[in-house]
Amino acid sequence: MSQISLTFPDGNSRDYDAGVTPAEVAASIATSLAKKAISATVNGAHWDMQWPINEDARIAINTMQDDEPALELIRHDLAHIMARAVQEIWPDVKVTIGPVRDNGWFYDFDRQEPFTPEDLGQIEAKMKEIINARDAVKTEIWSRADAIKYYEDNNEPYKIELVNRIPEDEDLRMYWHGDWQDLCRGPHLQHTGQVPADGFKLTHVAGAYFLGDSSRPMLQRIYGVAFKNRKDLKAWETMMEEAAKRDHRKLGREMDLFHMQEEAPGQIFWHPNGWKIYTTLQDYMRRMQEVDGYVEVNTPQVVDRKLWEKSGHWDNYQENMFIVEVDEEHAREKAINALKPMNCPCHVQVFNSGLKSYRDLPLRMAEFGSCARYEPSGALHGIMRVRGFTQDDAHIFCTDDQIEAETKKFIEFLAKIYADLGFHNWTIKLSTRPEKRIGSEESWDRVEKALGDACNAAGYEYEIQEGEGAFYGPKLEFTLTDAIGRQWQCGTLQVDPNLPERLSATYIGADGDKHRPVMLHRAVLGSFERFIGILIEEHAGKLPFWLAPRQVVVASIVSEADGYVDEVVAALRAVGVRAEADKRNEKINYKVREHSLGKVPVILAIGAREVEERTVSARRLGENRTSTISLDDIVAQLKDEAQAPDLK
RNA sequence: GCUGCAGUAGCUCAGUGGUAGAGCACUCCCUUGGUAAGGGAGAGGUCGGAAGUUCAAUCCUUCUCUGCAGCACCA
Repeated sequence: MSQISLTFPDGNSRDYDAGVTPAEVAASIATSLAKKAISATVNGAHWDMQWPINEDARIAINTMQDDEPALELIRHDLAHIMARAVQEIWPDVKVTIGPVRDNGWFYDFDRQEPFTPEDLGQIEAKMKEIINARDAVKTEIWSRADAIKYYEDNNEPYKIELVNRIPEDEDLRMYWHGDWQDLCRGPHLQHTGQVPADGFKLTHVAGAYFLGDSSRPMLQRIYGVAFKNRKDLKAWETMMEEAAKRDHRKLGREMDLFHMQEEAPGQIFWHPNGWKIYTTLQDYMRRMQEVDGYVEVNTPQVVDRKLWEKSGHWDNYQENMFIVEVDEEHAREKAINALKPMNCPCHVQVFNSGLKSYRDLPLRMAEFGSCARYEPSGALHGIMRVRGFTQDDAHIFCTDDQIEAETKKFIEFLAKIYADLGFHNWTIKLSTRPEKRIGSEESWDRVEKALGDACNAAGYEYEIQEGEGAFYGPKLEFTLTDAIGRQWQCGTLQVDPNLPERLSATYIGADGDKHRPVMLHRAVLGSFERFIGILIEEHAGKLPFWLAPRQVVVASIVSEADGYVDEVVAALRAVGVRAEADKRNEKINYKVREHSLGKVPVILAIGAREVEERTVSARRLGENRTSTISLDDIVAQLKDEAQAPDLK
């Protein structure tokens, strides 16, 4: 038998017979290591303790101390253990797939009865039994025919389908956890007892389609989370509670920002507080765009289907459009209109109105465009995914040669805005040509390069998303990460030569002939509604002073102070600070509590002493201390703080 | 849109086949209190909507609307 040489992390090498397994290697080092080993890393690949090694390699034996392999194995083995538990309790349930995901795993089952929360408890108990049984994990490579025969005998139709989907040149690997069998790539732990029995939890059940195919019947997916120990599980639970506290739907109610009701699903009733955030943000964006050379337009909401037919939306986007039938007074047939789902076709109409010269380009046309899209009911989510929203939309009409410079300019514009709004952690993705596309290869080459070069010129790295571009052109996506690590795609820039073509947009070139402009669709915030939702969650409701809908509450401690309270409020309002008086017959404790819960950034308490000295006792949200400041000073200070970042 | 779960006072929730209850919020009264809930009283709901079963429905059945979680969707 031939020999191979294995090199350990400390640099030492040893020779073994070819086909040696990591289990044997570990045993050759120390019995204790063989016992606590969970897997190996062989030439960078995650390797099962039972898989043979046939050539010289670098090898490291992993234990529970190695976080990455440990968590992957724990979660992956739990997926199998859960499926085994389910089939032990309900033998008729069919198994499908169960991958590791996020902080845990899921497994999809085909079962007539829905799983109930009580079922989850029962499954969890059974899983703990399996873990305590410390059943060995075994693996073998099987032939296709044997595997299919096996699954036919065991009546597991989904597994047969999965076997048939595995490429011919790939090994079919079968795993056993005790007597329970599953088709699986591996690797796995050495035995079920290596899973920490107190570090996991089944979280919820939800429907999911087999292999994501919505034309097929829905399966039941059970989700679980798992960690190395009880402490980490608790930490995860605490984090989830924190995230729930930031939920913009909850904070929106508590801060009286907006509400939604069933007569207008997916649309927002903005209350005064919420609308103040909205208009403050919009005013800021309007100033920024003017400085950056945009012109602002406004276009119709309800537009005849003829335009949507020309733009292509009628054929490609109709199911997402609100269609409106209108009885024309003097016409027998009904006119059919649609609420605009996008602003671009209307902007081309503005562009087309009057001859444009090459001297007009690039023409940056912005609109805070109210759009309506009939989003599927299941997609709606608070103010983040709605049916009526307003984009900070703009279309840059330009020549091919201007694409790169305009893109660079836009990235710098967007970076400034994200920084002003407190987001410093964001990335760019470049989506390239998809399989179904129009336009020549040369033009795709050119435009993809222009976008990439623009990113570099602006000083930003980007990640490529192969084949994710629109059918007419590539795009950049700007994704920001919030305070608790969630990612949001907000900004976008898409190159579109198609719509100008369809809607016959032209300009007169230097040569006196007509030419076709290119359109860059671009947005920074995406939609005001969604972005405000992100802002609320990012700040847990404690918005920066300039964006806070209620900035200052001036609260009396005794009623003798009421007159001076009004004076303080008036002085603040006179310099543009949003201030209100609280002269209610309540104790200062009560008022402080209420306004703190209402996320008011500054509370100014006024008692007899402050009246006497013409001062205020200031308290900042989140701080327990107070400070006494003269009226003039606090007015000057808050006036400055209330300025939007671009005006400071 | 699909699967599952849910809908009772402004909010958070309890509850029963015989036309409903708590805490907070609200209104009024007492209290003028120094930085996260002072005390008392009162008002407030055709129990998401429609139909059905029943002597009787908030409760059981069906349909429907809306929300929540996930899937699918996201030019």
